[in-house]
Amino acid sequence: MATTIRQVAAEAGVSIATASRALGGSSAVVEATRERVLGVAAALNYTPSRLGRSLATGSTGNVGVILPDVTNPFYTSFLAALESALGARDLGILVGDSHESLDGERALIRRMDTQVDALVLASSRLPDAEIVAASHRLPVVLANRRLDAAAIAPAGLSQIALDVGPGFAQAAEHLHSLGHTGIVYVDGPPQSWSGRQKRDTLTRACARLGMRLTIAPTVRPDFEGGRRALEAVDLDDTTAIVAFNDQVALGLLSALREAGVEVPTRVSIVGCDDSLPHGLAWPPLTTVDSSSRTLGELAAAATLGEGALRNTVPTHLIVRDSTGACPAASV
Amino acid sequence: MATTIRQVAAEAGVSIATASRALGGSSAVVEATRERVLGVAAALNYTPSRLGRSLATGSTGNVGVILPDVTNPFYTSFLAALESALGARDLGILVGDSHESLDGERALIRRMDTQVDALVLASSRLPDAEIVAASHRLPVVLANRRLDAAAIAPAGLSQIALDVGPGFAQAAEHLHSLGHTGIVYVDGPPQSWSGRQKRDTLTRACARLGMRLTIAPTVRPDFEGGRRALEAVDLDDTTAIVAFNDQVALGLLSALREAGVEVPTRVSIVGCDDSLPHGLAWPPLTTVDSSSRTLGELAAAATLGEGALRNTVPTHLIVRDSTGACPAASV
DNA sequence: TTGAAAGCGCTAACAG
DNA sequence: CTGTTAGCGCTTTCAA
Repeated sequence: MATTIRQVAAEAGVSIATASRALGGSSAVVEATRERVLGVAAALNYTPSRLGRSLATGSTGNVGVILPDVTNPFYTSFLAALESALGARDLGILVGDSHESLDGERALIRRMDTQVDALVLASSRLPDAEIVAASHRLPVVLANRRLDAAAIAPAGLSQIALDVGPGFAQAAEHLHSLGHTGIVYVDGPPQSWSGRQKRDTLTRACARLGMRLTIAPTVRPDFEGGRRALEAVDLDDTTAIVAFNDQVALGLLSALREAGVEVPTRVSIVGCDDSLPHGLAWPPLTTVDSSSRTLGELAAAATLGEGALRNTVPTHLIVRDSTGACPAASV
Repeated sequence: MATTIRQVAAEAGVSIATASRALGGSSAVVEATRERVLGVAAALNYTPSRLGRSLATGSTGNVGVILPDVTNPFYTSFLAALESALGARDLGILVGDSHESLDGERALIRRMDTQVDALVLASSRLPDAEIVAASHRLPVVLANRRLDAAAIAPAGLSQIALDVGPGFAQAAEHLHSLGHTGIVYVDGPPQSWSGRQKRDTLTRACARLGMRLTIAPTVRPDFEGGRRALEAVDLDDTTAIVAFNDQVALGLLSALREAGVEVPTRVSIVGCDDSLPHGLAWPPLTTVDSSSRTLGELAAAATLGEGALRNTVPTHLIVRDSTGACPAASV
């Protein structure tokens, strides 16, 4: 058994309360006593039990973070940013992987909500009502998702989202200016909030520019999903592809290479996230920068009650080498 | 405030003890009572407080996992495997990122050790003595690291490691058979246990095969580190490079491409981990497969007290297209 | 089969 | 400045 505050108090010849105060750095303890207690604590190698403290104070020092996929670099750097910011405040992170599943997410929330001070939900699949319900029990930070505008956001709910509008509009304009007349958008999961934002933005932009837009589905928004997605694309009729995220774009890139289709000569590709180290992909990927690190930092701020309850990370297009002139146009 | 068992008991007209038994599924409760309690609990939307339970039972239902870098795919898939296995048992994961730092690791352990049932340390930088000390306080699973053979392993300590021997020996043999007469090994962090294993294996293999071995350092074992590492490599005198891991290999690949050095025509590259989706790198990377997923699964088993206390994941070379005949040999 | 009561380790009024 | 006393929410003897 580990040392308890009781033993420290006994050994130091003070009451438990005084020991607690000395350890907690309360000013209401005379110097000599404090030193004695601290000395004994050190000698006994005492570490306060977070459990006991949590129960007594009603705050655990942990926050729960639920992600759709711990393996996806987008969430991974989101998590890294979050954990840096929270860790600096000595807050711990209870992490859960919902495996892109609604029920998984529910189970994780149930498991976490009595042992954390706040909940961070990344790209949540939960219906608005359930999110609101959760936010009545404890502070909830919604990352990469937003409630329907109509819903009244409860006080305990923060919403940090990416504004994919500018980035995806720029992507369409960029391709348009290169002479492309149509875009294939390889989508994310159907229930994905951010997927809908991207789809809608492209739809509007294409309408404005007079471009054709085709939507192709993915099973999962990852590398393998991207490879598979190409099967549903009519390559004879496609010169430009925009992907839900960089992972999917890489998968497309890989499948295209195997099919002997040159990028960007034959087909242009645009990714999203800029989650990859620069230079990892070949050719370097034109992508919509939507920093998940920034998302993580803002989510951390919201968790700490320091940032705005509602915040937006802007995006923009980064042009690299995976996009080029439309081959048809150059004929 | 959330509903407590007290309210459930009151509402159901039973004592707290009975309510607890009914909810806990004890057989010593008559059917009618159980149903009433369960009904009330559901109606009141009761969720037992994990904190209260933990304090009473002495077990938290959480395990702490400390990684050097949540962003590194090697640890990311390790974590994913671990969380799947533990999550299936309704165990939560408290995750910490030590940022490859010894002090960071110490701080995380201190923060976690009073609120978890077990600690999983991945690629720990801690001295043997501290690991042993920790394992006296709670079960510790050492992943991708092993104590010095001389040390007596305490009962509460499991050690799951990769046996990089076969894989790295095969890598050297493979390069030798392709006509290469020397290898540059781009190393991981100096304190890394697994780095030493790799270095030692290569040293022995090269001695046996009569090959030259040069060791080049990295600052951090990631993509950027790999790019930087190339600066220290004398390209005029190098035909084969073995990297500490796939991230570093990708960085090297990227820097080589920028330098206009063709792979594998001019230089062959071998990675380690096979942590990347197949086809992500171009050319596809010859790599030492050392599945971090398997590592995670074994670590989970050890955590659950089901696997062996000491276990080994074998490795082997996967030959793809980033290695080829030595250019000098073909002259 | 059920209830009363004693903690788990800690903090926080409230007295002194 | 320090000690006494209640709890935080739950499980678990021990009696009834």
